[in-house]
Amino acid sequence: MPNKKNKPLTKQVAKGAAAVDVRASRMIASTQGRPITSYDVALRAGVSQSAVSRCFKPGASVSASMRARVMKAAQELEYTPNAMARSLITRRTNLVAVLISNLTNLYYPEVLSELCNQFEKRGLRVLLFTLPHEADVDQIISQVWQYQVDGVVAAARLTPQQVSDFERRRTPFVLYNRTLADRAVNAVVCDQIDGARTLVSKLAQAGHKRFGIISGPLDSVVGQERTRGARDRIAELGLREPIIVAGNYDYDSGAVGLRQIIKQMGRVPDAVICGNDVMALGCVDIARHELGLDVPGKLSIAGFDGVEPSTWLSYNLTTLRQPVQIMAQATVELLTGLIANPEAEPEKRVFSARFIDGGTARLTVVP
Amino acid sequence: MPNKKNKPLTKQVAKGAAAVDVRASRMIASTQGRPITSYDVALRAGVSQSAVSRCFKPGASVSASMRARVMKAAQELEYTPNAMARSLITRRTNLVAVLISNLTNLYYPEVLSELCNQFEKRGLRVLLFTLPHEADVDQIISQVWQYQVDGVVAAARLTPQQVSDFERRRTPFVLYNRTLADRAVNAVVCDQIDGARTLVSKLAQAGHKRFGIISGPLDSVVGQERTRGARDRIAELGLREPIIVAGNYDYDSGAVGLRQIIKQMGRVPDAVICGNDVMALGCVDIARHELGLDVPGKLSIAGFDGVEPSTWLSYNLTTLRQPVQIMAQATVELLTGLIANPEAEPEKRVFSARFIDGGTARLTVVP
DNA sequence: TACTCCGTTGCAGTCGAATGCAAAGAGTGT
DNA sequence: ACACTCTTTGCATTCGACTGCAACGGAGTA
Repeated sequence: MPNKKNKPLTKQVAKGAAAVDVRASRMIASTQGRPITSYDVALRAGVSQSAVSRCFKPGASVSASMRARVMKAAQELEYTPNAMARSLITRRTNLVAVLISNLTNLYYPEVLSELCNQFEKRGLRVLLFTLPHEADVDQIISQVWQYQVDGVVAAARLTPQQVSDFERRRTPFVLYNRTLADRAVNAVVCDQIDGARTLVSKLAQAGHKRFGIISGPLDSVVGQERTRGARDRIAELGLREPIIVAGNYDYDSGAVGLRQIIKQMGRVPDAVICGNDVMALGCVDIARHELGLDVPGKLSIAGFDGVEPSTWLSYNLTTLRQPVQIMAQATVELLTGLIANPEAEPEKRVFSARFIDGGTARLTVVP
Repeated sequence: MPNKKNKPLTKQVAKGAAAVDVRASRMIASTQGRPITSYDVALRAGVSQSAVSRCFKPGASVSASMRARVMKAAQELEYTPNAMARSLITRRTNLVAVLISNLTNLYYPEVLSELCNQFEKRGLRVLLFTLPHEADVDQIISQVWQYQVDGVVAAARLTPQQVSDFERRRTPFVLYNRTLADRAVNAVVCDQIDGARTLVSKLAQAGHKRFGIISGPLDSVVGQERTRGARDRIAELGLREPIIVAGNYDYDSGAVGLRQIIKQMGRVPDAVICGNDVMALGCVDIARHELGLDVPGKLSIAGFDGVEPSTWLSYNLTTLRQPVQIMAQATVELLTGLIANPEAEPEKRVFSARFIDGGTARLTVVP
């Protein structure tokens, strides 16, 4: 009784055998709810299911006539291969997970957009995971495993533990804009420290002596590096130690931060370096519109990232622009490379930020 | 010879039978590359595969002792259920596709972020599709089918044809911020026409007579509605017909648009209504910084959306803020409802934009 | 005609989890 | 002790596409 039912399908149909076959009876009800499968197409084209499968696989051995018949049937039935079934056996899902901490941050949408475009070009789909905070990876990491993604891009803080998990499960992953100390991982980063040092050098050269720094949140690696780079360079130049206050990467942090710095310093600093552009913009606005300070005449302000609003006429922010597009492209290349060859040695690609000489920082010595 | 090999697994193991079984030999090499399956867990826990499966299904009939043993084994092996295999048979992927036209538009990242959070709360994962242009849906729609998503949120222009496809394939979908004429579809929208009319009324009441409109791109339904609402209301009030120029939703369009309007009108208009905030900000900036116009003293400018930068001190834009969070929530509710009950009648949820009385439009009569 | 050789094609089994069914077990009441 | 629930468990099959293998058939050669 429990005999194999779904195999000699083609033959039966070719012979016009009575439809004892379950699938044959389905065929009759084909338009009725149930999705179209490769069997349905095979039935209609009078070929085997494997033939249909091969027609949808580039580079498979199929004759022109067969391909034509199958494609015709497929179109008539509006057949679409089932990616789940396919990936079950091929062990490739063509899915990549993108972990992003904070989509409301202006910078990340640009990154995400670029990543998406690049991945789509290479036939990969993006499974998006947004994290309330950088450190919430654990909450969603199990979902990543469940969907058997081919690779992961993490623009969020990963613990060494989590990195180990990726490695143990042999899931290719690339860190975006962050690395791990004492550990070789695949990463695409922008040299924050170097950028911050350059910035300080230029400001110091123009005669700025008292610095304030509004840093990013403590759990942001990027923010910490920017702060460290600036602080170290300030120390190297023998300048007074900067006042450092913590911000949250948002507009208000810039405003609040500036007030704090002025209060702690007991006067207006010569220059304020902000952990990202949005805080810098908040800083510029509060300085100009509430404190009535001339920026850059009386106070220089600089940011990091080079997000679009920083280029707007009202701001024309002095900042260090990250080459988002190039970095996204590198990320995608790195990840697709890893997917093709998981044994590849970890690689770190470091890009430089480009200094944008905007209008919020004085870079020449006042006479 | 071709006998079923993988069934009497548990028994064999319980009896300690020699490992002729393929899966048993696998077990030996379990840590070696191949991912852990429910069979591996079953083997280790000394139960059947079905038992493991049931332990991971909430509400299934499993004894406490069995659950404990299975969970222990699962943890030791770091087992994660394979979502592909699961959805193959359950016909539920827990994936929703989100189609978004333009992530670089400031407004959409906010939407996407909210949608993601809401979906994640309900156990659904987001498969993200970004479209270079609103109308590029056809390019990626087949991918949506392949992945058998449970539902779709479309924040992009769909042709009636595409809507029919969704219906025919019985894929629940919700349009975000757009509808289709003469057709009942599930949609969450903000009443653009009403908002635009209100805006014109307020401006007219303050004595503005000559209007300019910088509209959104032609393929944007939202943009068209905003323009139409404004134009109609202007006509109703018996005011001179506005000069309408087309923009592209970006900052430059605002700048270019204002110049065009001034040129066509032969003078500076009393008020310019922009199809979105970013264009309005561009408009404000060019007016103030290049044309030296007093905004709102000499020229009133208003936008739509209420994106974050419009609230910044340098702008404090007069705009119609969309309740993004609420709309996203409604979208997710609507979609999850549809997934649970696909036969539900199409529903349209309309929200009102909130007028933000900012500082770029004069709303009182000049004496 | 017989005999390769190679490009096509179909067969049967596979991926990993879910589930209807029936059997086994635990618990209750008489 | 027995019959009777009700729960727990395993078996066998299923979802839909992929693929190694073998078989088939036509072209080409001797």
